[in-house]
Amino acid sequence: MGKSPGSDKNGLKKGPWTAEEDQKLVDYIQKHGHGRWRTLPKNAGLMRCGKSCRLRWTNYLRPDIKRGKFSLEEDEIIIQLHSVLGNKWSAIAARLPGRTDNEIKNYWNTHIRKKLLRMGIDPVTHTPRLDLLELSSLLNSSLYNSVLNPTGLVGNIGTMFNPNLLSLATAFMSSPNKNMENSNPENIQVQNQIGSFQCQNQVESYQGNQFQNPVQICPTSSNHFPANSTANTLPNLWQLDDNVNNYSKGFLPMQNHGYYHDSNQSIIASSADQNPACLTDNVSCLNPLGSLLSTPSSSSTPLNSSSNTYVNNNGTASSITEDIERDSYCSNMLMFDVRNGLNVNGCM
DNA sequence: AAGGGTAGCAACCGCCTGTCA
DNA sequence: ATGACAGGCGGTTGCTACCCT
Repeated sequence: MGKSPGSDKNGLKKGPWTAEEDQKLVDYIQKHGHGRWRTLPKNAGLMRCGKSCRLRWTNYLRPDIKRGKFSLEEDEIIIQLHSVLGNKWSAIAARLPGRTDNEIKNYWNTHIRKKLLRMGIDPVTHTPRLDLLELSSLLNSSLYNSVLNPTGLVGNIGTMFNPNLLSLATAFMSSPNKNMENSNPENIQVQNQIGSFQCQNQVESYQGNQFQNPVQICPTSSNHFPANSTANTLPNLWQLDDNVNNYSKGFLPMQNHGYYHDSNQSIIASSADQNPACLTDNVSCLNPLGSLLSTPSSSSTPLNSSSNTYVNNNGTASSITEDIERDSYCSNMLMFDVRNGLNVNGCM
């Protein structure tokens, strides 16, 4: 597996490791410890470069490596941490005992990323994809307005797709520097403009309309939200209404703040945002139930998936219900409802 | 049964950062 | 201040196994 076997110009072997090489490396490290990777292979009698040895050790031979399927709980933690840390695989791995950065990276790229995409979630920003949001808005708005005003469909499309908003949003989403920091005044300006346009847009669309737009995005969040950011940015954007202290059905992922609505009608902040120290100090601070993937079923069903796992004829562990469960995690994600009385920069 | 397509993942590559002389 | 070195990181590659037609 992996790279093709062979050797480089220095005569060092490349490609898959043999059991004999593994044994040599393990024996050496058990005797002498690791470190000094450049000289290690020579001392251990290996025709490998130090880098290759280090990788083999850290990703495969280390005794504390945990192999096998990722649990649902691990799934949740990975998604949650990724929403805060981005592609910092080593940082994520540091909070998943027994898992390596390489393993998590592979798992993300081959499983989670695809799953999120299937569900209409942008795996980079952890928000609903903009195009889907627009489509959803259009469909809902058109549906409502066609009931109230059967002839008003065309006009409504015109207001739904405010060209200024779309061009700004497009520029924002396609910016090579999407990982903008909130501290950048230029970015704040663009973000505020988007928010402003969006709010204006919705006021235009729904003035006098009893129906709420079921979709609302919060454009002020940045991709790589600083780890030391705290919840104090939240209330400015998504304030709890003093009189209506609950949310309508569904939840809305709010990128990188780690805040999500759950189905229990409360707003949930990730531990990382509640207490940034948690992120670096204690993985147990992460409350899986308070994550992106929280659903009624996940609340009532233990996340430990062992009960769902069976061994098939080939002796490999697999689980139908687990897969269904994993897929259903985000099945409500496209049911974005805005809570009654939600105050978004005072424009609702 | 055979062949093409693809998912999964171990291993490599190149760049970056920290340390030390 | 600077250059060399060691180690770490994220992204990419390419082989194998499995699936589908």
